[in-house]
Amino acid sequence: MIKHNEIERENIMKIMSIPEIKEYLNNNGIKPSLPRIKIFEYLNNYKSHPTADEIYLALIDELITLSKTTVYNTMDLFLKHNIIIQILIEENEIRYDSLTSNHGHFKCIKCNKIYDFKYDLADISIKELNGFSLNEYHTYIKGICKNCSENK
Amino acid sequence: MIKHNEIERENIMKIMSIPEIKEYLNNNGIKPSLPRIKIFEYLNNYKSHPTADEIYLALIDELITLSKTTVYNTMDLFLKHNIIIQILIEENEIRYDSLTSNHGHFKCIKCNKIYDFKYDLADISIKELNGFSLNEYHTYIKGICKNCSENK
DNA sequence: AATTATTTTGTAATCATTACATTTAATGAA
DNA sequence: TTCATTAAATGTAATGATTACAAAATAATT
Repeated sequence: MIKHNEIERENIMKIMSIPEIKEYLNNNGIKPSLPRIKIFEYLNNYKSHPTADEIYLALIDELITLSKTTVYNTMDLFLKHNIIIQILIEENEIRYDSLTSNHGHFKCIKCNKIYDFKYDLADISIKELNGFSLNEYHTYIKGICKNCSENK
Repeated sequence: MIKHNEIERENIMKIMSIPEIKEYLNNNGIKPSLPRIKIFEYLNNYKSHPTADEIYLALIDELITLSKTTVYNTMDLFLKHNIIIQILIEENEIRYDSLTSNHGHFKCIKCNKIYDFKYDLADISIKELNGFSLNEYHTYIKGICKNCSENK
């Protein structure tokens, strides 16, 4: 069962300019301070599914007073306003993604890159879950990506 | 694409007696010491998808010299011999499952119970992953279970 | 400008997991 | 059985990501 193209397109989070990010944060009830804008920009435009620590390290050269607590606080704020999701793939680390529509993640065990992919679990009828109400779907797959396979 | 009943049945991990557990550990290259048998018994027969800490607390009254390190060591051993899997649903905790065949988990946000369910992601063709080799599938769903829905 | 509320920051605490060294138990040869 | 060797279990300390908390800086409001 394929979704409407319109709906799909809406849910693909594209690269955003600074003014677009400001507007996006405002529209979601978040005052767009400099750290918030930069953190969201990093998260959304690099699409690397970073940890809080990776975000901190990526931004500290530019925002030289940034603290790790601010990164964590900001992630909590973004989560509360539903503009990011947490993803769990490895124990001991939380990663973040600005693409909030339902999708899965593939992690390459060679290059460690995390890829997004679309899927719809609703396509599978799960008889054990009849009568259950399903809120959040999370799926990840581990393996070797095309790039790493081809480069032997 | 439904699997053979034979294969499915094989993959459903049933309640096991102590002698069966001993044999199972032996067959998988693990010397069946008392802590190992008891830990596996708890994991397999209660099917509660416990954390290491929960296993420790469940067994300490009976195995009064048990240490938490032993639980962790044993989980690592079981993992290395592929008789358990790790499951990640909440940040900050690793849970374990003695059912190693591909299946998903449903966590009820009311009663916190974790249910197993069968599914096969191979039923969905994921075009983004063409050319990728897929090794491990992990899926969890959060929501409200039938029991909690019915009891208002 | 003064006051108040919000945001950011640094330090310390928490807590699950791991590292490591020691003790205990099991195994096997003499 | 005893001694020597290996494996298993244990306790304590270290690690590292995340959170708590209080203070400092910034922004908004009167």
